[in-house]
Amino acid sequence: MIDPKLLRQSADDVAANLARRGFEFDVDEWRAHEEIRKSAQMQTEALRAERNSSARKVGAAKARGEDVAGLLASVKDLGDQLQAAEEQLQKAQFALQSIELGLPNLLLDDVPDGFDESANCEVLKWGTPRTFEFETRDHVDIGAGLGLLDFDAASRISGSRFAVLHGPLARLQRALIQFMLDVHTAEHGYSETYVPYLVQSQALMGTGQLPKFGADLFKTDNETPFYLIPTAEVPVTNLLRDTIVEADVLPLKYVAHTPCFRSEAGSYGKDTRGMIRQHQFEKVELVQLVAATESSDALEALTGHAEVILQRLELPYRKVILCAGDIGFGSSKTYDLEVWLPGQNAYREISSCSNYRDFQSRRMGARWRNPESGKPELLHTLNGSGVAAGRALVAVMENYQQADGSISVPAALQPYMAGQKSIRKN
RNA sequence: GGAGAGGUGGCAGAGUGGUCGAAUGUACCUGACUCGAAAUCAGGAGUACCGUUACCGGUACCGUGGGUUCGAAUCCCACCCUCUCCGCCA
Repeated sequence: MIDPKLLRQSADDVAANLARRGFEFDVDEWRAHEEIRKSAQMQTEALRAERNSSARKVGAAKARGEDVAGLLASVKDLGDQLQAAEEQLQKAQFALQSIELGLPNLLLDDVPDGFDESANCEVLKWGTPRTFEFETRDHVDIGAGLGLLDFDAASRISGSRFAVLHGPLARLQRALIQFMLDVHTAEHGYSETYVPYLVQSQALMGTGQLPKFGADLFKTDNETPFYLIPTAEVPVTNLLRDTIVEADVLPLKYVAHTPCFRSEAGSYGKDTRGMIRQHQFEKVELVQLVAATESSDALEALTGHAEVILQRLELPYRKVILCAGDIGFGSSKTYDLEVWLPGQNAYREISSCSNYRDFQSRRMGARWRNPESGKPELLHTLNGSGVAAGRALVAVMENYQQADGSISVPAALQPYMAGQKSIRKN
């Protein structure tokens, strides 16, 4: 959510910033609701003050044993007036809230202009894609050739966009997850966290998936429904919901491995082959909660932590900064890491690292107490994949494939595979 | 799933219709005493919003949402959560 004070002060500047994303903020409509809200609030509070003081007078008079009939008559209409004012206020607040919850975050100045991914700016290229002296295959063929990756069975069980892994391939994914968790906890100072995979709507409201993007989520049919988390960002960031922490606990750095569930509504026909885009995938997520002054540096550091994983796995990647039209709803600035996939002859997203600044923390009331002012201030929240395990598995399979159909195990993962150096048929 | 108890400020814990945003204790901050600290004494201190912005005034918040009332932490209804016992289960 954008700071309502900033909105009142300079709605036009906000609209100009959001327009860079291609988002149209109807300032006049918002302003009309805001004016009604303001007058309704002042009126409501004045009427309440009147009610409160007259109620006190009635009480005092009764305590003295005086007749209160006159007093009661004088406040006869107050209730109706108050009720009308409250209803008007409530309506205006609801209208404002639904507008404000639908506004994306303000972009930082260094986010490049552009409408889609073609305008994203490459800031770094790491590693050199390997040259193969044989015809490369994609992970689907490699996995099928080894008999370790089965989409047919998955579709019999659950339909499309699911995968079944067997044996050493399943273990390789587990090895990737373990490796990532170990690096982030031991070397990057993150605290390992286990969190619920089912959350309620207010958590998703806090991180910004709701109210706008409910169609992307799986939802249970309980009376108060649960949602399956689309990313660990949701439960982990919400750890700080409605709390005020002391300065000495900052920065808070969490790492969590969770499965992620996405309905992928509207992505029909996109990435239908293989396990690039699944309803269920594994991800190791990095989340930081920091003081406002620290978030810019924290984004660079967090992105670097994800990069280390790709570097240790010796997977070529590039780092891009997302342009105004491609960046996510709640982010003020995002770096994507794209890993080289020989099977697609392309770089594909494997991590997305974003600085949400106070956008999420305002929605969920995540604050810290600034010792300088003694006052609670909103935290800045950041998160990034460190990295997506399913796609990392694809990247390892394709980059480490051998002419005989086997897969070499990256050196960094061998300790997690009981020293196994290669995955081959039988 | 069944039975019972309970949700009040950082914590503990009073408060069953009228200056209760809320006693008291404790933790916290400031000052006094002290060489310093402890102890003691005095004072301060919740969160958010609105108006004024020197000071200050107002509103809301006692699990959540409704209701009754001139007036609700207190009464009524629904829901949520926690704890104990039983059942079931990993």
